[in-house]
Order: sequence, then structure tokens, then C-alpha cells
Amino acid sequence: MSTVVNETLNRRERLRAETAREIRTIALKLMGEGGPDAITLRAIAREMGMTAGAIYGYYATRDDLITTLIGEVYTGLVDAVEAARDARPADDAAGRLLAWAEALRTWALANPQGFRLVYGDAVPGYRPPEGGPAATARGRACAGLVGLIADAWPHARPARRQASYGWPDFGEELGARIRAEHPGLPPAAVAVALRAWGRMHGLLALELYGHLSPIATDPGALYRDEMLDLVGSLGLEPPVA
Amino acid sequence: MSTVVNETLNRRERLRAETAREIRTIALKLMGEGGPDAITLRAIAREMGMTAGAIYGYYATRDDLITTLIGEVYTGLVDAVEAARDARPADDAAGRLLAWAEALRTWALANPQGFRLVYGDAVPGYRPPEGGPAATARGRACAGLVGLIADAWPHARPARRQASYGWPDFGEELGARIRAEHPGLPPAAVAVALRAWGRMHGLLALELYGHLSPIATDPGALYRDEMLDLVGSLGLEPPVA
DNA sequence: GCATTCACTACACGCCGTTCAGTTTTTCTA
DNA sequence: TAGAAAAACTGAACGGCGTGTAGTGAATGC
Repeated sequence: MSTVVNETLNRRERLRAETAREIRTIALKLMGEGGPDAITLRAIAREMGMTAGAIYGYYATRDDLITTLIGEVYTGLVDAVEAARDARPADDAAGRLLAWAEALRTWALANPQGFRLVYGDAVPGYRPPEGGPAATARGRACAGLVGLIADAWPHARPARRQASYGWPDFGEELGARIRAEHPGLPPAAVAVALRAWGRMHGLLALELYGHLSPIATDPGALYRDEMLDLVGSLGLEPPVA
Repeated sequence: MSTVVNETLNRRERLRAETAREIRTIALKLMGEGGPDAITLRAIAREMGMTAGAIYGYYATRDDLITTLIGEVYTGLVDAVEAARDARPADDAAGRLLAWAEALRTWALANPQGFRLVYGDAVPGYRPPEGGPAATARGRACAGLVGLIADAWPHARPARRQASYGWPDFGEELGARIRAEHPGLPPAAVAVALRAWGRMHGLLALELYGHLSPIATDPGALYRDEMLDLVGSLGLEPPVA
């Protein structure tokens, strides 16, 4: 079945793909306006001049659509942070980490509903599926963060390294990937990367969910400060600029 | 009208208060079973042998009920972390901070839906009201954290203090409270406290929302590690135990 | 040219929050 | 203590939701 798919798509298939994309586009628009809960099959259909039932020809259920959207949005997020990282020279470990973190916050502030979709409760009892684009995007994010930590690892003070971790402490897939990409990197570095992820996520989540606004007038300064502290704790010199 | 309320509550008022409490209790039970979205006026009424409309005699709207619940749950959370902190001797700054952090995670794992209720999207367009129990609880949490940082402040390395903050960078109410409770404490300490909050919240939120489970097998170890790093970065010696 | 496939509509079901007129129960008062 | 006033509650309704299912009309392929 995987042979000879070279023929251009049928007119039918083209229309079909286009409609599926329109559904997703409108869903994202609705999400941007009213949050993940505004993604309603009936609202999408209304916007498209269709009936809600028609969407079931494209997505088996609302959760399926949401899952697809999460994958798309998450991928866009990882694209953004990776691009920001790669805009810095490869030997500027501190700059690359800071660029990643700053791009994450910039993206989150520009797409607050997307952040909620990816990291919050999109659906009541929603459990992300095992594989799929969302898992891939998360894998990229984790691997990217580990890469940033790996670049900084030679500078890290030994005091920070004493926690005892082994590869079994981490997901098999991620562990294998990291051992391939960064031979010789100890598993403790993965723990540092995940903790760095937590430091970024924590202040961002608090800010985006409104828990910081009545308390701190400039959450961005707090966040930058936190990232500089992180860079410093890795033994890196933050850039003077 | 405010005069002479000394009389014991009417039988009516007693029954009324009891019913209101039953509503809240059942709502929390439903939340524990099915998350915040399972809090449904109809489900509550069903469980009580009532009609959904009857609840409107006690709470003006579902959001009002949710708001009340958030306040209660948040208060319970702060009670728990404060108790854990106060179980340690006053001169053990590191132990008190670690106890606070550990109690936070313990509470969150025991009440994951409560964590979602307080820190996540309880309601689509929900904006927490200005005052109320939830704001009070958050104030207690912040003040408590600042207190923990204040105890550690004399030990902090000067390198960590160079960020420039002023009192206007923080909420008026919180600022006044802190200046009263900790005279001489610079505003930069508040920033450190909020960043510490972020470090706790980040790993916890990632774990509870299932973003860490496919990656790290023991998020608790990660969390403890992060907290030890935090304590160390404050210049405190973590307890040997 | 015609059978098949596909996209879609119309309708139904059960859930939800919310409102409101009416009924029942309790409390207060004359 | 009888009746008025107030409070508590019901039952039905409205609109909105996700989700199925039978039927319709047009495009596709032989």
C-alpha cells in the first residue's frame, strides 16, 4: 500500500484535506478568542456553514481534533524555541539557553491559549496518547533542553553533580536518543535539564494563569532573573549585553 | 441591622448553612472523582436528592460556587504547608523551606484535582475575584515563602543579590505586609521568593499534568533535587538527613 | 449510463447552566 | 391558634453542547 503514491491526490482527496485544514484553522481561531473550551464542533461548523455532524467525517471525535491541534501547536512552539536557539552561535552556550527560554516566554505570551492547550487541561479526562505529534514535539523539546545543558556541562561546578541518577531513571526512548546524541553525558545532566524545564515552566504557568499578576508588576524581569540564575548555576557566564 | 446578632442562629439559618456546606462537600467529592469539570449543578443536586435550580438559592451561579471552593481548597493547601513548616524549629531555615516544599508536593499528589482547581483552568473564562478567601490564601502563601527566604537571607551569597528591584515592583498589599513583618528585608528577597515559588510550581505542574511521567520515572527525586539546589543557592546547608 | 461512494443534513438523545412560575413547607404575627 | 408572609423547592422550559444515525444529493468510477 505504501508503493506508488506518486499520483497527484484526487480532487476528492484534495478537497478533503483542505476541509480538514479549515476545521483546524477555525478551531485554532476559536481557541485564540475564547480559550480551549471555545473549541466547539457546533461553533466550528457554524463558522464553516456546515453541520456539527459533518465534522465527524474528518475527526472521529472532538478529543481527536483537540489531540491533533495539540500536536500542531506544540510543534509550532518547539519550532520557535529551536529557531531562537539556533540564531545564536554554537559556542555561546549561555546565549543559546537564554534565547530558548526567552523564545518560550515570547511564544507563550503571544499564544496564551496555545500554552493552556498544550500544558493545561484541554479536555476534562484527557490523557495524551502514547505516540503522535505531541509526543514527538515533547521529545524534541526535551532533547533540545538536554542539548543545551550538555553544552554547559563541562563548565558545571562539581558540587552540582553529586545527585545520583542512572539511565533507568528516564524514559527509554529519551535515554537512548540522548546517549546517541551526547556520548559520555551522564544521566544527571538529564535531571538538570528537566529541572531547568521546570524553572521555565513554573514562572510562566503562574504568570499565564494570573497567579503572579496581582503580586509582581513585571513577571518578565522575574523570569529573566531566574534564567540568569540558572545559567549562573550551570557555571556559565551570562553575556554582558 | 448589625446589632444584637448574639442570638443563636435560627433553625432556618442553621439548616441553610448546613445545606450550603453539603453542596460544597459534594462538589469537592465530585471534583476528586472527575476533576473540576465534574462539578455540575445537576450532579450535585442529583446526589442531594434535589433539583439543580434549588442550588441557586445558595450560590448565584456555578462560578460563584467554584470560587468558594477555590478559596476553601487553597486555604487548606496553605494550612498544610504552613503546618509542615512550623513543625521544624524556627532556626532551621533550610529544613523549614524543604518541609514547605515537600508538604506542597504531598498535598498536590493527594489532591491533584484540587491543584488543578486552584492553579489551572477551573472555568473557561474564569478570572479570580479581587478579594475573597482565594486571594487571602495566596497572600498567606506568598508571605510564607517570603518569610522562608527572609530567614535564609543573611546567608545568601552577595552574587545572588545584584538584581535591582524596588517595592513598586510588587503588589502594594504584599509589599506593605512584608515591610511590616520583615523590616530591613530588601525587595530583591521578594523576587527570590517568587522565583522559588516558580521552581516548586513548575516541576509540580509538569508532573501533575502528565508531562513528566513518560520522561522521568521518579519526579519526586527530581523535585527534591531541585529543592536542595534551591536551598544551596540560598547559601544554606541542607540537613544531612 | 448507472451503481457506488462520499459529504453532508436533519433529527434525536442525553447532558449542561440558567430562569421562572408555581407549589410546598416553615416561620412569624394578629 | 388561624392565617399571612417568607423561604425552599419543583418542574418545565430555553439554548447550547457532543454524539450517534438514517436519509439525501452530488461526485466518482466502471
